Amino acid sequence: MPKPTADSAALGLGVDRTSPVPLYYQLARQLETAIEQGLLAPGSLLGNELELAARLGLSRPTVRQAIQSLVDKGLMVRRRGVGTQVVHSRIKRPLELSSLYDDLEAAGRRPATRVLRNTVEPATADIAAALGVAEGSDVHLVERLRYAYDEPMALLCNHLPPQLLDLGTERLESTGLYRMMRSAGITLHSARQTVGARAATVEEGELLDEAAGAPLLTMERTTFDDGGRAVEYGSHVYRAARYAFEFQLLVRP
Amino acid sequence: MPKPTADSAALGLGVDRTSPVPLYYQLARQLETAIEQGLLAPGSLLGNELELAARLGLSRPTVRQAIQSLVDKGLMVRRRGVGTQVVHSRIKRPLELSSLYDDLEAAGRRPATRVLRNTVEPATADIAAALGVAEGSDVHLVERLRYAYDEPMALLCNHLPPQLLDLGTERLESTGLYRMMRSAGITLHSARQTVGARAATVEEGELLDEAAGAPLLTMERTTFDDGGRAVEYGSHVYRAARYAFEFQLLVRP
DNA sequence: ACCTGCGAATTGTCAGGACATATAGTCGAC
DNA sequence: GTCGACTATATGTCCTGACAATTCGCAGGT
Repeated sequence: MPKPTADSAALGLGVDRTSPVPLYYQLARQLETAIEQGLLAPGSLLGNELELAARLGLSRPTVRQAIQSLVDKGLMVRRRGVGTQVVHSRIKRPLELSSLYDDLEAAGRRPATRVLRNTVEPATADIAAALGVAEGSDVHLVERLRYAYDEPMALLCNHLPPQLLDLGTERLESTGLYRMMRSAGITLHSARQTVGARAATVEEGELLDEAAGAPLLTMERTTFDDGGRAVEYGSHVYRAARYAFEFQLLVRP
Repeated sequence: MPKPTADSAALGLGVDRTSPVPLYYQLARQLETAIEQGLLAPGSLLGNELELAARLGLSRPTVRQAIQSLVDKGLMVRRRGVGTQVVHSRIKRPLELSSLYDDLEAAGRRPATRVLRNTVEPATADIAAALGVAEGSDVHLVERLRYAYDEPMALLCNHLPPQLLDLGTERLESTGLYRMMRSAGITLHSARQTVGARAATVEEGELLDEAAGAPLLTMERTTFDDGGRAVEYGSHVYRAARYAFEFQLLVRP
């Protein structure tokens, strides 16, 4: 028995029909935690769908929907005629579209922000194209210096469509841009990023406490909400010695 | 009527039941091309699911499955009580997990490869951890210099588990690593990447035709197949002036 | 003019069944 | 002993039907 079938009875699986949480979602969460806790060993086969549905008192489509969500996350693999098994290594989920502020705060690195500029300016051609507004129309411009542990970390230049947010300088210095968007009811959906590197200019070196010519990590990002509208275009530079991007790429067939 | 309902009859929608291609997939592709060609205007409402199913002679679950795949790609948004509409701006699909060789060839930049090393060595601790093998066990080591337009572009150092591929030096110089994997029946699934920057060492500068201290873009990547096994660990450096990473991040709720 | 409650429209969830198809193991013929 | 065909098994696809939850427009009252 090289690939044992998991004993689903021992996994504490079971749904609560009085809960407003969808049944497929309850099951998916339970399976996911079972995988994370090692109760479902990598490579082990999940019992077949019909049997699993019968034991839980669910229909097969519901069970399939739960399993499919885990397959989409890369936690499981289905093979016709064989069954569904847990992948061998832990594939972490794709990183959430995150803000630098949240990342730093989650790492306990005491983020701080100094606002260098906070104005409204006419959009240049490339910025208008990125945000999907008319060239020359007013856009917000925010330039910030981000610190961690009281040391400069990154220089952030962001452009936003007009009348999207109330960009008070005090709030900008106490929280992150994405958090302000979320609390304004904007649901972020995706972002297109370009990451590169270049040498620091003299001005950048002074602001970031680096020598001119020091390697910097650059990132340009356009962020879209769930309606597909661009809500932000950012042009950031990071001190290479203190920051790197970590993320996951998925193959989409 | 600020949000017109699309006239699906004019979109040439219709499925071929004699085809072995799944019906939901046929429909999804047709909708996707209609969006790309502008026949389905951004913001326009797709007719309701029941009516669409009736017109196409399909059941509602099949139509839902087709639409859901487009929603997952970020091309459409569903709202209960409202309908399904095309997102406002074109959100391009997340970039496929790609190899540098394929990228360069697709851009017509005449990629070439010089193999610097191609040996088997015992795994160090960090490489063993990345590949999920025992420390000290044999792993393949491949070091290559990648050219575009006869100019050096990147220095690629890759480690692979043993007996995964036949790594002939001649094949390595004529194609890319991922292409060799795919033709060996390996289905790539995802990759975890870390992207940063640093200054070039003297050796790197000589190989890449840059001065020592020039900014380089660095990338470390572990790639997994669909069974969750690590199939490659790469440590690459790119000339910053000639290369940048472009990719898309999705919010996963 | 504004607020409130009702109802129509639409997607979200779930059930149960039917048949198709790929996989792996077994059994038989050679 | 080896190779091929058959069969059991599991997922892939698709159908019909039903009810719940959410949104938005509209009528009515304040």
